[in-house]
Amino acid sequence: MNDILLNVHVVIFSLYDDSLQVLLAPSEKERWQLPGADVRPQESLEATAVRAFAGQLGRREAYLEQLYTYGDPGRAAGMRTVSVVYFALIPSDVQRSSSSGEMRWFQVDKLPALAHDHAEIIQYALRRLRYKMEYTAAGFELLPAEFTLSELQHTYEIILGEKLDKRNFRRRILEAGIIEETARRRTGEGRPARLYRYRADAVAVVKARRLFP
Amino acid sequence: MNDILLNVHVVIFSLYDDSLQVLLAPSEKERWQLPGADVRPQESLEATAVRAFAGQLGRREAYLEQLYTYGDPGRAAGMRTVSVVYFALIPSDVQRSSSSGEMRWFQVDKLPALAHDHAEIIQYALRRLRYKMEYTAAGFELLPAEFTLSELQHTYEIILGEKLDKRNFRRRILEAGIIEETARRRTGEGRPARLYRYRADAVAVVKARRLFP
DNA sequence: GCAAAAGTGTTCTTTCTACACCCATGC
DNA sequence: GCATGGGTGTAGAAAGAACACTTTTGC
Repeated sequence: MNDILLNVHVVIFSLYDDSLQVLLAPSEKERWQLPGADVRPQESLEATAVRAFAGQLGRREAYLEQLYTYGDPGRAAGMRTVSVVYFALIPSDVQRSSSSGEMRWFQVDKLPALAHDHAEIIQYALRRLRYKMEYTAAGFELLPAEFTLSELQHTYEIILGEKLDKRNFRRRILEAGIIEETARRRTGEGRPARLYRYRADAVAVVKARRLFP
Repeated sequence: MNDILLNVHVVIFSLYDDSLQVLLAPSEKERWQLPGADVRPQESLEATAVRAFAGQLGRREAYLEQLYTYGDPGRAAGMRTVSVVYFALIPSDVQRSSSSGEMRWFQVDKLPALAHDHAEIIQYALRRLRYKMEYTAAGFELLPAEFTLSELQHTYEIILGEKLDKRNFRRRILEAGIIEETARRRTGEGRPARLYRYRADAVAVVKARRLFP
C-alpha cells in the first residue's frame, strides 16, 4: 500500500473582470497546476485543502467542497499519485495578493498549458459549479457579503453562460427567500441599487426544484 | 506523507424482498463494515472497488460511481486511514452467492452495528442514491435487463419511500424515452405485463428537469 | 366468473416564459 | 435634461397533480 503519494488539490474559482477565473501555481516545463499540498499525518483533508491556498487570500472564509478523487496509475509522471480534489469559491472582494508564491489567476476560457490531468479536473469542476448554481444558491459565495440584484444576476449569467430575464430572475430569487434586503444602497452610475445579503438562517431552504435559470 | 493508509470501500445496494439492501462484511468486535480493499500499486481506484466485492456477485457488470473520500484523522482506530468510497448498484437478478467470505446483505433500515464511520457513509450514500433516482434513470441499474413498468415503479417507490401515481409515472417515463418495449411479456398472477428494457442509446437523454417523483 | 394485476385520458392547478415601460440618480 | 442602470406586472403556454374504470389472464 505504500509507494503511493497522497495529496490534495484545489480548484479555486473567483469572479473578476466579468469572467470566471481559476487560481494556478507554476509547475515544471512552463506548465501550470492546481494549488496543492501533501497531507500531513494529523491534518484533515479539508485542512490540507485550505493550506494549499492559504496566504493567497484574505481572511474571509471560502466555500469549500470536495470534488473528486483522482488516482489512476499513470496520471502523474513518476510516482503513483492519488489526489483528493476540492473546489473553492472565493468572494470577489477578497484581496488578490499576487504575493507569496507565484500563483496567478486565469480566465477559465483562457487557460495555459496544464500539468498532468489538471485540465480535465478543471473542466469537471466547472461542470459541477454550473450544476450547483442551477439547483442551489452557490452564486453568493462568489460575491461580497452585500450585493445588488443586478450583480447577482450578472454572476449567474457569467457562470451559466447565458442571459437571464431580469424580472423572472428577481421574482424567483426573492420568492426563494434566500436573500434579504439591507437598508443600504449602492450608488454609482444611474439609479442607486438596493443592497441584499444572503440569509444566514436560510441554509437548506433550497427547495426541490431548480432555482435557475 | 507516508504512515497514511489508503484503501477503497464500496456501498453496494441491491433490491431484494421489497427492500433496499446493503452488502456488509464482518469486522472486529461483532461489528460489520463496508467491503473494502487496499489499493495496489498498479491498480486504478475503480478496479480496487470492483475487487472489493468480486466473487460475491455474478458476472454482470454493476453500476459503479465514486461517492466521497473520507480521511479525517481519528476516523479509524490505529493508523491514519484515507478511504475512497464508491457506491454500486447491483441488478436484483444476480446470484447472491452467500459463499466466499462471510459477507451478508442487510436492509438499509435494519443495519447492524458498524465499524468506524461506516454508518454515516451508508447514510450519505443513501441520500445520494435518492437524489440520483429523482434526476436520472439510475433505477434501472437495480433491475434485471428486462422489467415491467410496475416493477420499475415499485423500485422507485421503495427507494424514494413514497407512493407514486401509476398513470403519471408511466406517462413520464415513456415520454422521457429512456426505455423501450420488448416483444415479450411477463406472466404471473393477473394480466401479463409487457416487458421493457433500458435504451442503450439513451444514455444522457436525461433532460434538464426532474424525472421523478 | 372472480380475483389479481395491467393498462389507459382528462381536468384543474401550478409553474414557467416572454415581454416593455417608468424611476431615481449623476453629470 | 439626458444618459445610465434600477425597478416593476401580466397574459399565454407548459408542466404537474389528482383521479376511476376497463382489460387480460389464471384458477
